[in-house]
Amino acid sequence: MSQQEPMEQWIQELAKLDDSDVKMTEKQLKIIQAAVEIFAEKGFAGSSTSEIAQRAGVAEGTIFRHYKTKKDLLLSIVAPMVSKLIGPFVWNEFKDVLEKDHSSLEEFLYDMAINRIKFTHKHLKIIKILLQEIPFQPDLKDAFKRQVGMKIFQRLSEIIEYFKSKGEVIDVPTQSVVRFIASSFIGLLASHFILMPDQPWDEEKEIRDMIQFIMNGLSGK
Amino acid sequence: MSQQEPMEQWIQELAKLDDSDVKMTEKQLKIIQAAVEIFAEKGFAGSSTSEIAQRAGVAEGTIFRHYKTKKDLLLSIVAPMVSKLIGPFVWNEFKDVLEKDHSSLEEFLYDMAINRIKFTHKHLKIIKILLQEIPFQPDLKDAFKRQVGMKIFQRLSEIIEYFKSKGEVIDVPTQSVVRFIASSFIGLLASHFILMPDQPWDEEKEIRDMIQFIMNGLSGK
Amino acid sequence: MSQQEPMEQWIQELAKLDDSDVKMTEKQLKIIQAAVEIFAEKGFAGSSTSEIAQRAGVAEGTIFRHYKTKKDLLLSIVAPMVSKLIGPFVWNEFKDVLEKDHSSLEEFLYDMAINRIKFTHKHLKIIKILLQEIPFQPDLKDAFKRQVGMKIFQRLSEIIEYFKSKGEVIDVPTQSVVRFIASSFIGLLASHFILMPDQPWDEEKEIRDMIQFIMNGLSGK
Amino acid sequence: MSQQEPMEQWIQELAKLDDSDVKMTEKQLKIIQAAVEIFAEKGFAGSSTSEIAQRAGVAEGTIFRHYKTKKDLLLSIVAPMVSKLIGPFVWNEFKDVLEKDHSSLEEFLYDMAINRIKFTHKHLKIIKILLQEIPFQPDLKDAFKRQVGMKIFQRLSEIIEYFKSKGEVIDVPTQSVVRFIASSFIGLLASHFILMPDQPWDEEKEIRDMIQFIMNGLSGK
DNA sequence: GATGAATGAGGGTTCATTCAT
DNA sequence: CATGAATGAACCCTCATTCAT
Repeated sequence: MSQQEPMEQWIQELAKLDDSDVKMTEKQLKIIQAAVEIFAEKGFAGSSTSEIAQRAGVAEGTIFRHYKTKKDLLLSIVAPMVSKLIGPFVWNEFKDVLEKDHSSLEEFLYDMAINRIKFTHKHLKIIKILLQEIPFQPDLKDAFKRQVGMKIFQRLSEIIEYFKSKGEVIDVPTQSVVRFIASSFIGLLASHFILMPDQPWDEEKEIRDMIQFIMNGLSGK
Repeated sequence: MSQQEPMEQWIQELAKLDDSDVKMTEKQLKIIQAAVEIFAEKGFAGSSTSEIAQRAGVAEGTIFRHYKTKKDLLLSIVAPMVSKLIGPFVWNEFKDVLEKDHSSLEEFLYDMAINRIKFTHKHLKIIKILLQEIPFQPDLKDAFKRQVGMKIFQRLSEIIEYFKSKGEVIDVPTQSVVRFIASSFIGLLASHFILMPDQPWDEEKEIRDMIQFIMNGLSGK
Repeated sequence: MSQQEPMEQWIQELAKLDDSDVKMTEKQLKIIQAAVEIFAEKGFAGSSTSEIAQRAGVAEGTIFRHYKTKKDLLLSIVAPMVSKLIGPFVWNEFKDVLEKDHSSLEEFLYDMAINRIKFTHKHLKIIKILLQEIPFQPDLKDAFKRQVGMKIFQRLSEIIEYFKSKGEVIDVPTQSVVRFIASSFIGLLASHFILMPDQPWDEEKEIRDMIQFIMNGLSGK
Repeated sequence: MSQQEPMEQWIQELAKLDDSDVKMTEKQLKIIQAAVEIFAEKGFAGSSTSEIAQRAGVAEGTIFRHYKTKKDLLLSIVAPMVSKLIGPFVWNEFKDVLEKDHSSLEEFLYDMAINRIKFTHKHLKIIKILLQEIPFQPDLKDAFKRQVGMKIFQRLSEIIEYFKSKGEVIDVPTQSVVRFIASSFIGLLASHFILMPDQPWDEEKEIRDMIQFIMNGLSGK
């Protein structure tokens, strides 16, 4: 519930990411809102276009005027999110970091955590939908692997290897290190947004603890 | 596909876990096999009983003679798995470990990893189905939280706190420590079984690396 | 409920009315009992053979060993009742009555009422089933018309005309007079057995009142 | 068959009796027509929606766009009839009659007969359906008892008691008198519309004879 | 004779999609 | 552009009936 208010913002952003730079009509916006909620509640296959139309307050036919099929509607919601998941990893050149001292890795991880938490908070429902549907939509899976998996992996790899070359990261395959970091991040997000969404938490401290754990884990001292 | 061969084994085990110790008929076994495959492929809501019947080589009505509803079929597959997920956490009394030296934690984590990897390998499809359906089946979610979440959390908590009291684990909330460990494990499993199922890996080494990462991360030196 | 006890009696009578003079097995008897109850509760089309089997405590297949089809089962219950409905109309020679004095008509009506009330009480459920199914089973309808409608009509007609010839019944078409009488009888039965089955009633008095009404109505004084 | 022509009239009336005063679409009308015919032919449980759709010349899905369930379709046909069955009993104040002379009872019965015969003629099929389904649909049974049974009974009771107080009706329980009258009426209707629908009859004379029978029967002279 | 697993046609109902208005 | 009635394939499920045991 509390995550809903900022929805209109990014929906409008969605419109801009689409191939069309036409702005969404009000009805279209309501359709997307309704679809997001219902897909998140019941899953794609478990949702009916008629229920979406009803919650959106439009006629059943209206949905199909804007989206050729039900799957089109799903993709229009979920596809723009794929590319945005990489978020801070493609931030303005990270080269600087590589030049800086050891504390910068912590800083980078911290910024990344803050950023991805905000992002998750804002787009929680869509992320849920995306994760639910990836196993069943090969095109989504491919797009995800290519645009998210590979990109993040490469970016992190560069960084890790830089620090490994400086002897500050233990001699463990880079791929594993990436996994350690990613797992920790995802674990944090999943824990607070999905497993225990109602339990309050000290974001700042949790991030710091996690980063300490990661840094210790990697330093190998 | 490659995970199919051992299926008959555990299906027969399923039968024994049921309240009835009656053995399954051959058709029933085929229905379960087909259902597991199709649910894993398309998700529960995306699967049709007629397709299951077809792949099982039985009449559609036959399914409903054994399982009152489609959801019943799902639960008969997925419910027995819930309790088995806790696996080694309820192993024969862990008290011993608590008495032993530091290396025992590593040992425990190692055994746990080996065991859960084997378990995941054996039951991969059903675990996928379970994870996919938990968000949409409140009863599953509850059973999962109660039987898996709580149990594992409590078990790990005891162990963590023991080592914390010995000063061998950094002063971070136990809940977070549990999460670090769980995330690392799940990350390993997801990585090799789901994200890159076809890529060969050195199980032994990966586990050792992960445990080293965790131990370093927690020791805080 | 209270009408159930005498059921076994007439079921055994059913057996004797059948073309086969073989006696029913115990299972067959239970099947009939269960079928009567369920047909009466839910109607023929609304009943399932599996429910009948269950209530009878036999296997589904057992029903079809004794009755080729579900409709056969219905007819085996309902057909023998058809002929018995004419009851006292084929009593041992009524000729006597025709010779006797006017009071005999009353006497005849009284005996008839008593008899049909007992009969209805005993066979209520089956009569309900019969009436429910007559509109949908042409063979039943024909049998009913031929064996019940015509016979009763002819019998009553003779009697009526005898009394008309004596000037004791108003000059109204015999067919109408028959209808007056039949309607009154059926109204009494329906009222007490179907519309208000739980309300106690003074059978004796109700019959007397009804007969008085009929006699007055027909005498035309 | 021969009663079909006036159907469209009252179907349109049905629409007006509904909570919505929206007019029916042409397809909806055809669905109702087909349903009435098939329900009357085979009974509710014995009819299939696919056959109804076929006879109505619409797709099966179309039925469910207008009526949520098959039972809904039944009720939409049969429910409006329930209240209309009481017909002339709620005619504009009957008090006048009570003031008038003895002949008024005859007049009332005559008007009632004429009116109910027309009504039955017009709605025969639906009345059949209603009577067939009342035993199996508790809600229908309740509505019928409350809206029809009680109302008619009370109305007739008042009238009967008035004439009893004037000494013009024999001293028999009012309830019985009501039953005599109702039985005679229903007998007449059943006889001509159901038992012998093809036999021509002199409506006027039959009614007069019946009323004479009733009046004689009640006067007790 | 009795069983009950198996059948497959058919049941009522839902649903994504179309199209005349 | 929006509507919502109409579609018909597909859905889950029930059922009368069969037949190997």
